[in-house]
Amino acid sequence: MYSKTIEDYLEAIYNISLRKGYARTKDISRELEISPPSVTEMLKKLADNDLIHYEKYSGATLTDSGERIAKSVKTRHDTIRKLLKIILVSDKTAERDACRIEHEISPETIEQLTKFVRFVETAPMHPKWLDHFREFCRSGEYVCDHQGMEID
Amino acid sequence: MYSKTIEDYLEAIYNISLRKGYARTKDISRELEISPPSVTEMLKKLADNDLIHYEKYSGATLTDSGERIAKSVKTRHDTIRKLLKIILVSDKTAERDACRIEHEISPETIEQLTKFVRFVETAPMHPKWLDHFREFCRSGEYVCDHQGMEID
DNA sequence: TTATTATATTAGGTTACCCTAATTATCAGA
DNA sequence: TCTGATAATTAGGGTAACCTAATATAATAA
Repeated sequence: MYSKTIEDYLEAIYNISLRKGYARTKDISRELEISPPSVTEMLKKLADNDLIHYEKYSGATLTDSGERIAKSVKTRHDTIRKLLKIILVSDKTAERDACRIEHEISPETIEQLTKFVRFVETAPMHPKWLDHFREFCRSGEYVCDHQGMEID
Repeated sequence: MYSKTIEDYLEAIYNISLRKGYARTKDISRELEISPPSVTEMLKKLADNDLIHYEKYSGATLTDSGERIAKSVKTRHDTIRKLLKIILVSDKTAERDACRIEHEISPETIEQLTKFVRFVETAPMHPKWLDHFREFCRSGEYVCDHQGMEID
């Protein structure tokens, strides 16, 4: 298991590479808000672990195994962000919290989270309970459209 | 903002104190699986920050401000654990992941999480969609009990 | 009371991050 | 081609955790 710091670097390199093909020290430095010397240091470490291809002064690209990890982190990130959106967390906070939670979550939880997000997103009809939850957040009370106080 | 390590120590001292009134080095050491010397070191630091009352060789109790923080961490912990249970994560994993996620979550997210857990737990009737989700997890398909494919 | 055992602390070190300041390399325009 | 600007690296430190081994204190039982 790699550290969350390493996961962050791999994810950053992945995102930057999607835009421009490879990641320079400065790009990573900007993305992670970490000083260039610290980035250089970590690039050496990542290269030692065969997670990136790295030549001094030439930037970095992910190896297959680096990319595999980066994608897995990104998937976790997106899944968590979607869950937070479902429970009506703002875009900005959902993004920020996803960045942190993505490193702390077990495979089992990610699996259930994935199912739950899919359950909501791909439902054949818009789920009523989401509207009920929205109303519950607004008013603090349950919406009861059936006589028997049924919540569905 | 205190480090997650500090939050963990405070939470442990809180839990142990609930059981026996105060927390000894060894209790904390056992609970957090950290060596006694490391615990001693941290107890000094917590005392310096007025988070605990601490006398050498006599164990520790939380100050008011330490207890306030411990309770807030514990609340976050419980809320996260409940959410994970709702999406059908096993007891063991829910507990384990809650321990880690509790340090990574913003006030806004905790607020929405709290509302969501309350929404589910205090619903006037058992929410049907939970059963639908359970079925969706089992079979990978949507339960459609109305003709129009309605998911509620 | 004293000896033994259990517990706690001190001393000294390690690791994984991060930083600033100084140096070196690359590149684009004169 | 040279030179100045930008980017990257090396050198040298710092901090917050953790650890083991050695020492000191407290508690218990003879």
